[in-house]
Amino acid sequence: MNMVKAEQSGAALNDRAQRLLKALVESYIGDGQPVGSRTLARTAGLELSPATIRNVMADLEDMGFIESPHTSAGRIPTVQGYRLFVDTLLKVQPLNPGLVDALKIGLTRDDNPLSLVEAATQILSGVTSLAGIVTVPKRSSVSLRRIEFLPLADKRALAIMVMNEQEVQNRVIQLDREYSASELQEVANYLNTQFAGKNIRDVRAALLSELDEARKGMNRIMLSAVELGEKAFMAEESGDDDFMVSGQTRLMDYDELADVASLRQLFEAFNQKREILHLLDKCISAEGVQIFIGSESGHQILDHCSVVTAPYSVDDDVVGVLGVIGPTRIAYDRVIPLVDITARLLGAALNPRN
Amino acid sequence: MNMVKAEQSGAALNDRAQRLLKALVESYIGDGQPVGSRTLARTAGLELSPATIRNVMADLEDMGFIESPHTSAGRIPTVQGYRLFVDTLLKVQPLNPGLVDALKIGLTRDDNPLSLVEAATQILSGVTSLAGIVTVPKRSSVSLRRIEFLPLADKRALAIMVMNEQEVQNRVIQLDREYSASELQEVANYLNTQFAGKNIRDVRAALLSELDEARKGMNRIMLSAVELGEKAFMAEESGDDDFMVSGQTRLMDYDELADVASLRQLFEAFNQKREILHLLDKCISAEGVQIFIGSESGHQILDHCSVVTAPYSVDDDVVGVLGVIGPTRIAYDRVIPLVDITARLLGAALNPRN
DNA sequence: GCCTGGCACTCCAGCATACAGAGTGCTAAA
DNA sequence: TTTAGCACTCTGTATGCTGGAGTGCCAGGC
Repeated sequence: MNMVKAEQSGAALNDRAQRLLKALVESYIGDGQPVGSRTLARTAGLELSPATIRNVMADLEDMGFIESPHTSAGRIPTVQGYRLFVDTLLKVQPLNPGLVDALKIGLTRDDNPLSLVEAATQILSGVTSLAGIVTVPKRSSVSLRRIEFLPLADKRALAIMVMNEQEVQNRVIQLDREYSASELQEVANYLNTQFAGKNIRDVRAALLSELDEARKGMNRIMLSAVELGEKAFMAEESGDDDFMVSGQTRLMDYDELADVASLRQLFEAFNQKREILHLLDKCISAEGVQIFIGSESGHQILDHCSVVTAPYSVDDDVVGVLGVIGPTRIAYDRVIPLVDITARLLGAALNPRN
Repeated sequence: MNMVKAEQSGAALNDRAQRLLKALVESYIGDGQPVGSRTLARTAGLELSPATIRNVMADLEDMGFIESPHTSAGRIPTVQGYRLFVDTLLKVQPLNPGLVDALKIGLTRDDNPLSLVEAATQILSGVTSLAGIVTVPKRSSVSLRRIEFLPLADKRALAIMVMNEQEVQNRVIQLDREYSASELQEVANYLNTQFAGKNIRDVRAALLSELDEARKGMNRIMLSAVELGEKAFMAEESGDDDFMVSGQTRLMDYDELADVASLRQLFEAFNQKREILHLLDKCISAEGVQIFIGSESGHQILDHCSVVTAPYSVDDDVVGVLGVIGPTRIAYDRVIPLVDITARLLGAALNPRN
């Protein structure tokens, strides 16, 4: 039984077995019912009797590509079966041009990146009837455009930083003493003339290295500037990763997931975000569409789910990941190109220069 | 049957019947099981036989306070039964002082109102094992502290407005022509000297009335200022109402709600927000804790749920609503004071002057 | 050597039946 | 007015039965 490993058998699979596996997976994806030899004989397009097909199916089961839920219930694909299917048997469907146009309209340039991200999740979820998921874009090359300080009560100040053309960040910082409005103005002026237009990572590095120097000889304004700047930019780098989901409730339509126990797990995973983020993080470095089938994700919560993702980029910089989550029996042939094109369109829509 | 109306019978209920109803509701709230005459005889503390209790229960059923799911299944409270219970039979539990301290720690002043709101939802959900819900606070008296403009490409500019001490709003506005940085600076200066510290509603009104005048005689800067200001503040007033939810998944623990169909409805209601917002909006004008039991909410989706809310205020201005959503069998005696105190503490924590 | 028809076998889903447990309503007696 | 008793109803569970679907295997045919 365990002598026949799935790996070696990939090559050993003859054409007929492959076609049968393909037909079986497609049938199961279509209606979610285990597939028996007779239906397969009818639908596979091979002129074979059910008995012959049973023999082949027994082989496929030995090789670990399919399994039966119980003795007389037909077969369903295993993770390895799906894997072989998407890797070598699947022909992705050409995208419906009308759909592409609709997507373009749904994802046109918008001043607010977050509303674009939300639109993307809703599109993904709506078109696929799965849950759509998009990470909020990392500001890849964050450059400082301008910084301002406003004095607050209790030795605090509000730092307002404009980044990357039109993003605004603000943060309350705790000061070591009271600063007057004009002092803060001077500090801001110094930082703006010194660092405007620079990448924020460089700014921070420069500030850190100047801190020692400043302690010795610099004038008061510059010392304050270095200190306040450091405080303002602190934690600015550590991206506050997050993602958005749409259409979780659609997952309730799939019988495989529709028991309260697994739904609860799944929805808690969406709420806690940690595990999902971890998985998406792994996808950000990959190129193109990536697919995790069932346990492949490595997260127990997603054992009965598949995830299809693609990174999206602005100006060749990967800034986030989007995709869908559903049961393992996803219509991969339609979903893969859709996730792909959505990633491209979202990247394009996020690009500040049109 | 419909001769005996629940309203008139409220008075007609003798002490014994009230005590029995109270015991029945408490028992049902405790374990969610329909309550039979024998368990009631044991727990109610009245020295009565089950047979007598059956007679009383029959009366209560006629009056519409309880009902049985089927012939031999004990009784459960109706909406009217719960209503009588919370209105006249219930003694709210004094809050555990240790709990109050814990709440205070969880809701201490924070620079970010949203993180306070999130903390509040989590506290509500965690302590009650229900779903916690908090609307994001309306900025009740929004006063402009400062406004700045930054030129962008394509005849656009970024308006940055600091409101209410430390809130920052920003918005991209479309200009009718290119403005230089110094022009924008002048415009901002004009607006700042003119309107800093003023309530935003007044600012907008002033801008609108000046618009006509400006068209005629004013200098170019002032005209630009009026126009840009108008654009920046547009839609600033129309509150983008929203709310946060925590612990939705806890609702899956209650058998009454734990079928996929109602869960789906409920979660979709949370996602679409519209209906829930509408309900919460109604609570904002009420004073103190408000309770909707089952169909009382008027939203079909919440037919099997109860909602307990309380508005919260900053400086005597009601700025939002918080509460919990759960099955009808909520432990009202614990939940009501908890919602109440949480509303007070959140209001206090949101108050900018400590 | 591969394909196929046939057959025995297994398992599930659905259905009827039986039965114990819980609870009620009613009646008659205290 | 309260209570004990009793017949009745309904649910949930267990049991057994049956038809349907599907398999595995074997023997015969090409």
